[in-house]
Amino acid sequence: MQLQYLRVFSHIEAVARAGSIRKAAEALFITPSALDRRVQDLEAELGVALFERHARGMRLTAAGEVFLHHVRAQRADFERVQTEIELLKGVRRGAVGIAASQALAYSVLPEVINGFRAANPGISFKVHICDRQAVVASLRAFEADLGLVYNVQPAGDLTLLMQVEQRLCAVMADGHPLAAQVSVKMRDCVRFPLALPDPSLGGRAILDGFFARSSLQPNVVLESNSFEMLRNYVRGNDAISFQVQVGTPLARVQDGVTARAIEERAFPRQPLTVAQLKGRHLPQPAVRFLASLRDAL
Amino acid sequence: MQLQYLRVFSHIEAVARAGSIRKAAEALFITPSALDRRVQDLEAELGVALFERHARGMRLTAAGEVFLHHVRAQRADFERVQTEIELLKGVRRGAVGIAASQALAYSVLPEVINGFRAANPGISFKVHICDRQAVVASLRAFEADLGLVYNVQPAGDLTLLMQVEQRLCAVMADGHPLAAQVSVKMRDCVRFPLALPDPSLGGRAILDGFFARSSLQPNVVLESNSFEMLRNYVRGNDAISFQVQVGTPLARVQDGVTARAIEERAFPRQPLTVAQLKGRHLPQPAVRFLASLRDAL
DNA sequence: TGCACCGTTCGAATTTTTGCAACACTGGCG
DNA sequence: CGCCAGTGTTGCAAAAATTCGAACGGTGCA
Repeated sequence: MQLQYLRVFSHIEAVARAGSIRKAAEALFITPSALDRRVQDLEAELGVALFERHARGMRLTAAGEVFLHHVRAQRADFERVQTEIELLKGVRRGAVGIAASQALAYSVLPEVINGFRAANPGISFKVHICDRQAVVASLRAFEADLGLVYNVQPAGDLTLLMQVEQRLCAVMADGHPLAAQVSVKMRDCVRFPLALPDPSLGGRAILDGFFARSSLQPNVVLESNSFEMLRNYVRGNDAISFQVQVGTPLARVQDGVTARAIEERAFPRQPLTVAQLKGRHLPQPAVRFLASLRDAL
Repeated sequence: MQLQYLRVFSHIEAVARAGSIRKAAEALFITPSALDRRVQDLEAELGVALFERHARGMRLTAAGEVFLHHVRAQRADFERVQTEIELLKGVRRGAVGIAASQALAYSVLPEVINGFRAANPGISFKVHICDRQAVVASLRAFEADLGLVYNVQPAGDLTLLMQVEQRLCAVMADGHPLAAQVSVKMRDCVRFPLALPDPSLGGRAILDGFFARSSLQPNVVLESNSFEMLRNYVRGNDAISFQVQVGTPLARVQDGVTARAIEERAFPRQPLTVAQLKGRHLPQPAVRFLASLRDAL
């Protein structure tokens, strides 16, 4: 849904994204001339050039960046108001936008969302799984209400809503020799080939911290930026992978893969952080979901 | 300055204020029918009735209140973005909106603003002097950026930025017998007629607190809701008035009136509070002025 | 009951926005 | 060097939207 009166703002955003009036016009199903006039009118009303006219297209000026950010903030707030109004009508509808690290796609998010939707059937979710930088970028672009991320670098425009200490667990095939134990030691794990998350993923920093302090020699046979890839890999052999353990039953077997707690307690900790863009008013559904999340973790 | 594309929002506000389409239309220099369509179109786009149609006019529905608040917040934020952009152009312009209690109109605000404008000539001010409730109302309606008020009742939608403990001082004519002393005692003051601020003003609560605990019998000859009234009254006779002392030189004589510190230290304290609406992004000039205020108090 | 005031509707007039074609310009490439 | 594909921009006509003026239907008050 889009307010008639806010078309121009979308137009600006489209031009910024497309990088040229002609491409943006095509995406908006209008002619370049009409779009050009909208841009010029707005620039005249603001008294600033929003774009640098380049021979190959248009790039945002500093003022344009500021204004675009305002436009996005305004739209996000308008959508919040809309769900607020829906709530007034008695309809419990609305959507929660979430940007999260991959580790959460496995069990945490699906399960918490499931539980939440059982109690609030009208609320829908938009979950964007991506790396750390993209999570922050999603928050900044108002595409996501909540960001769930490891290893957060404290940025000035973020508000940390919640932090949960996380521990790693070892992931292995169901019939793996170590699966007979309730919990495993790293010393035992390194006797098997290891399939590790790559540095773009959350758990890797913990492992690096551990191996740096220990004398164990890991035999890394696979690195990947996909937890799913790692899980599916260890199913077929005796390799061991690692994953952040987030409030999920450890012993559960799923698709032939199981997880075991790691005994070492001196592991470097790395908190899972839930964050929002500073100064934003979260839509009501997002606030409620945050409470659900807090209960679950 | 007003964005063309936000006309409708102003229209809604006008209708809400005027209480009827016809009056609002008159104020906006358009016909009732045009305005009516704008309202109806917007209601259709939102899917909610913003107004209750009454035989004597229109009143906001709950949804209308919510939406109107959003509109005002949006406009305030847009104005902030505008000054942000002006700043980018190198122009240091902008306005700070202040709502404050009367006690501050005498010396604090004029002087702090004067000092601030010496350093920032481009910044203009809108100072609205009013009572406590109106200060909070101004903040809620986005008419003021900063509210300066005594005796603040902690409302949930306000953020307290700064609190300064205030003391009372005695105000009297320049040639008053007590003016010979550097500081005065309340015991001496009550030997003279008293001109007191009335309960709508900040200092009164402090005085009431004192007299309730003490055995002194005040001889109240004048109560007023205007500090200026009180000051001008004591100039012509031997009455004594009281005023909050806010970082101003005590001994200064102005228009035949002077002030003296009060010796009693057990006076109930009452903090001057600087507040903003919770969740707002203050415009840059307001932030800088707040720093000035902090230095001065 | 009558009157004053309200919001609302209709079709025409007006204003604004859009489309189309052409123009002027820049950067890359043969 | 000149061509060419790409850009933003402008003039004028067409289309769409907003606005106007006048009349209609309803409600509260004297």
